[in-house]
Amino acid sequence: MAKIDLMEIYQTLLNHFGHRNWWPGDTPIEICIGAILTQNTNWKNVERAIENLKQARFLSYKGLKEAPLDRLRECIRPSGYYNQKALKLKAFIAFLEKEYGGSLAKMFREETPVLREKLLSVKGIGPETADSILLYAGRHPVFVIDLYTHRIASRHGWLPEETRYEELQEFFQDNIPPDVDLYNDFHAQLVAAGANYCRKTPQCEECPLKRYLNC
DNA sequence: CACCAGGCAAGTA
DNA sequence: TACTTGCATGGT
Repeated sequence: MAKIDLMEIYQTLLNHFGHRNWWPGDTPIEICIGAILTQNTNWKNVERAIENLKQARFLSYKGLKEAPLDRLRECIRPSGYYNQKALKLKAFIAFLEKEYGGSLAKMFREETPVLREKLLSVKGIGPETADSILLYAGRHPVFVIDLYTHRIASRHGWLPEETRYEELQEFFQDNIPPDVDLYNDFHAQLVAAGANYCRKTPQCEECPLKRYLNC
């Protein structure tokens, strides 16, 4: 197979879907919160939860830090897994307080690999959530991998199905320029393609990437 | 009614 | 290391 041209893939997706304007969210802390709430959850439900948090004035470091756990649970109920996610949000806030005095700006001044490892040590933050926080809230150049990215890459034969997160990430980072805005929109494009065409029961006939199959 | 959604952690072998 | 399971709401 010819070496896959990821920039051509990106252009094709961009032409089809248009700029995705990710991440929806007004502030870095809101993006961090959204990254945790959207785990295995439809974004539509996360929006309801975030709106509840906004109404309750919990959508900030201080607000979330002082939010009673039971009220926090109620706010985020629509996003599912609310008991676990309430604890995850508290764990992130505790981490932010302990390591950076509650300053996200200070947190994001860390070297990318160092911060990534520290985020991964927080209960409730795995690779995708850590990278979403790094890229979308902190503008660090890390490519976010998710279920759809993995599915699209393996079904197109770019990488074997059993390829793990970090290797998938290296594949993208090694084959496109390290540009934060490109990483941002490319991931969003892959999610759009995945959500619309590349599900468990794929709709390849409609997919804009159809012509790249078996490349 | 079943299936899915912008994952992660903990338990088992 | 490689599976498996619990977590939970809301849309299709």
